[in-house]
Amino acid sequence: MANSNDEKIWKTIASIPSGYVATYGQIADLAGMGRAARQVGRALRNTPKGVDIPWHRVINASGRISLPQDSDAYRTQRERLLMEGVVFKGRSVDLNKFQWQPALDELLWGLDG
DNA sequence: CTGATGACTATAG
DNA sequence: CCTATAGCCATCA
Repeated sequence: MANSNDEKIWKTIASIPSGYVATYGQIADLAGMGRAARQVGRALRNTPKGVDIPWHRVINASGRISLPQDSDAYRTQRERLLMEGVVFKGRSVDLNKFQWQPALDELLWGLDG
């Protein structure tokens, strides 16, 4: 059984487009939880097997994966992002280029390409 | 209610 | 680049 806040977080994460990433704080804000960035990470640990979300598109404000670098989860997250076209500069992603900007989606709706 | 915890964040050195 | 510190807030004992 999941909390209401967890479901909000999952839904927000599910709306991250492929090829982009979002920070924990960003997800918390979009989910209506203000600065509860830590709860985003907690919600991901809380994610049951039945819930299928692109958890790998969530990274920290430094543009780095917030997992132990020697863990399988870290390698899985990095590989999936690479497959989606996200470029790693060392251990970090250029948020300036790859951070998801919801407002940008609206601008693209009416555009040609 | 209090205190501890943590897939976080910002700032300082 | 790194570590250290303080602030943050939902959740749990």
